[in-house]
Amino acid sequence: MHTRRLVKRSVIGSRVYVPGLTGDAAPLTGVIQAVKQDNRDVSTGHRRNVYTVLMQDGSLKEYSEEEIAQMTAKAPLKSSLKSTCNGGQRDGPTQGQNGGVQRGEAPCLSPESTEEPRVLEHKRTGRALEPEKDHTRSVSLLEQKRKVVSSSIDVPQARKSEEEVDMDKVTAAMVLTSLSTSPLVRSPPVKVSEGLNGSWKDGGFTPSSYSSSGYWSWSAPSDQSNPSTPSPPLSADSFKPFRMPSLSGPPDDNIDEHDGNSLLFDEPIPRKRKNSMKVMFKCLWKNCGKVLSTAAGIQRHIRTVHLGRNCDSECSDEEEDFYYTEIKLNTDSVADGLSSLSPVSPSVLSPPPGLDQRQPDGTNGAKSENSTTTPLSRSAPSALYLVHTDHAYQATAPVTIPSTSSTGFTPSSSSFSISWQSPPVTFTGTSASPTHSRTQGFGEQRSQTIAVLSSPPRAAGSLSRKSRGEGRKCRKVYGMENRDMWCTACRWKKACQRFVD
DNA sequence: TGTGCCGGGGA
DNA sequence: TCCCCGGCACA
Repeated sequence: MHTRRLVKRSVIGSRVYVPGLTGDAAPLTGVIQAVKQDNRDVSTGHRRNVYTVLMQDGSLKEYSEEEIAQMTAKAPLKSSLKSTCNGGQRDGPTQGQNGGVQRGEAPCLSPESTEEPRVLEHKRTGRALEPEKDHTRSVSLLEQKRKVVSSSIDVPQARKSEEEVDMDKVTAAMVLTSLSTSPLVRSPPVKVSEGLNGSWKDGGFTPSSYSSSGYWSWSAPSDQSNPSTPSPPLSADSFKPFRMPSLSGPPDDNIDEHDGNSLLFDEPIPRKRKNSMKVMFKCLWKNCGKVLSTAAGIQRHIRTVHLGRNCDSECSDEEEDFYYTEIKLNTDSVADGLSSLSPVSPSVLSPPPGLDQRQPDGTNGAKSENSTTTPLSRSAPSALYLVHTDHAYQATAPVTIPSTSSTGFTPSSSSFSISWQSPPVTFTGTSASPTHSRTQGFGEQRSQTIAVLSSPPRAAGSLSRKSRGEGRKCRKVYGMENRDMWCTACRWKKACQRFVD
């Protein structure tokens, strides 16, 4: 965890001394606007940092690290150039093993270790977590981009507080833990040593370049695993050709994305009855109905196809959870291609967006890609399910779920109904949707089941059980000794008919 | 641990 | 179809 927090402070915004126009004349001062790394210095084989300095006259000039260092050393006054090397108050200790390389290359140009408040302020505002390896991009570009992001996306400023930082750390730890065990993180045939020694960005885990406050986020596609993340032993069939992130293509072609992942789960496999059911995830978007085998897949599908986002899981704001539902398919009727089921990811059951569901700063990671898109304003899918109840004494009634969403879920119609009927196929579903109010008053209160949108009354599995009603049951009323007075259902250990709640 | 009841199976 | 029961979730 800590090893990933390769916080590297940027010198962006730092004042430096640069050579004057007349060679070694009086040095000029400027503010570093960007840092680039120049690999062209083949003589030494060492990467040089090239700094784009905003001069006092407003012009931009590029200076090499050496030039700045020289002028800084010659400067009569204390240099203001504060390097990024280990000077952090907060993140310094977090630089872990991987930090060695980064620190070695850090533009540590100033011998001073004290910092002027002004410079500190520069650092706070202008810090860009630019991984050392990613030297082709201009930091200023990132800065610019980040500003665009923060201006268009409502990023809570309160996150800057220390409590928030701690919470983010905890959340990040949870996410990392989750990812390390989730099917999203699959170890591709990548040498572990590369992941450990090299930049773990290469392995798919990158700190968000836009994260300016020391938070890390996943910038890699979820199906690209993180080699540095301890992964459980993979079964042989879990290996698959390492797929590069498809940034442009439709990402919803990953129906087999997590095949075989059930072996990797630490979590218990969802309860199954004898008839093996497959957990699938159905897109609820209007006229879509795409079914994928994994939550991640369907999330990505929704995110990219319907929400128009190009970024991957790191910019997920859980909103996709609204737009798909978990379904369970009878394996007998499922195509053979879906050879294994994917356990229900905990993320599926996550709260909706806006309900204090926060990710470790991953949300503001790459939102800039489509910042103009406002998914909440889009038409959300509506769903109509045919649900089967296989006991005749179980209530069957149409249920109307009013559209009282406060979370932005706005079905195209003001309300829609769900009819409980008997479908010819086994098709049950549970929903990951947040609770929505519903019209009460039909026979059995299956509040837990129907409280979620688009949920059939009896989803196979744990979510299907109705809450224990306080209402009396035959057993309680009559007792075991008067079992003959029970209703038939109670006698048969079925849902009580007599004392329906 | 008791209760409700789903799912399955035998008659 | 009736009846019973294993087993699970939940309080």
